[in-house]
Amino acid sequence: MRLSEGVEWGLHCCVLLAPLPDGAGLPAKALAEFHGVSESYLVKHLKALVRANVLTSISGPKGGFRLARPASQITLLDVVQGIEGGQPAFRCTEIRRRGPAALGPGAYRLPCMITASMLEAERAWAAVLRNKTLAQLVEELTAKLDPRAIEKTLAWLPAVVRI
Amino acid sequence: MRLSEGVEWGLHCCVLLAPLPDGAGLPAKALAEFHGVSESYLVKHLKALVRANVLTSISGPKGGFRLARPASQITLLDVVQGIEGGQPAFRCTEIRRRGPAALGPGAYRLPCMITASMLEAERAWAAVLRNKTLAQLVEELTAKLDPRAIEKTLAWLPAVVRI
DNA sequence: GGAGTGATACTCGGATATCTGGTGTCCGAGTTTTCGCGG
DNA sequence: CCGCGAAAACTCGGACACCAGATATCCGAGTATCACTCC
Repeated sequence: MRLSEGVEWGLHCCVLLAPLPDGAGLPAKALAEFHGVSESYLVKHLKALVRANVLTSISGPKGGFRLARPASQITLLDVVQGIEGGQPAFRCTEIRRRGPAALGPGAYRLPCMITASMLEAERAWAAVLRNKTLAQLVEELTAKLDPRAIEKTLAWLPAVVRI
Repeated sequence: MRLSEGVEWGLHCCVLLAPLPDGAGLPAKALAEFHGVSESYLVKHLKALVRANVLTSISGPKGGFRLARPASQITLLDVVQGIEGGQPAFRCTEIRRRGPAALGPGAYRLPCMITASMLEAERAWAAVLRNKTLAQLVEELTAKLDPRAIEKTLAWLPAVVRI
């Protein structure tokens, strides 16, 4: 099991966008530069977040990406699922229906118990992420972050921030 | 994010092995036939479970795989991690250390808060799986399973069970 | 008839191909800005 | 000096290569069984 690297990128970008003034955003080029990652590939993930209604994109000069909603209304689950897609990690292929002990197709109205257990675990995973908003995460982060990092970020922002 | 198909196979195999009498096992060929999957590939996953100390393997005729411990002492997490490996799904690449706001290497003694949140979710996921043993799962399963399926399985077992 | 021994058949084990999905990149569509020109 | 217009530059958006890891398979190592032979 492995989460896409894009999840990390997307989360960091959202954390950077969250504290900006209302309506402000950043172009992909700036987001990529700030995190030291490929711009082309980052756009791919940001685009996914736009489709998931987590970000909003604006074209043209002075364009960029910004949060689609207030940071207090975006959960980590929204971001993770926006990039990874909502599909569950465990996917039942119904192997119980094959082999010598298999019954007719009508016999399997109850879901596979193994799948039920695995999905229960995933629900617990999702619950933790759904319980934490971007606003909370940013608050925790700024409290523990090195002041010099905040200072450097604030010094860098004005040249690239949009609107 | 996606779990390997082998996790499903491994869990089903363990569920089939758990109710067998003490010390009894099944050869990979039988396990593969019962679930209608490739034997060669199934062995690869069973081998991983042997390395993880979930199963024990015996070579030669009358050989096969059996649980390494009582079913009440094997958790679903043991099986899942035995096949997937214990690595976390979210892997922090420390992109916070790159880019214009980066500080010196010594400034990052505290773990990345984003990673902390993601790992907290994974711990919740693991806790659910750790909290359910094979014995519990088998009990739930037999209670809800179609009696005809159990009957068919019991009719098929004697010809392939070992020791 | 019984014990020993060799061959055999069956099992697991690791090394080896194939293929899907994540990773990475490029070029095109759209929009705002900006510069130049004319009034 | 002001307004209009066209070109340009910058942005996002989707289509196209590349690579790691999962998927799938084969052949070799090891062992209990079995049959045969000899005592």
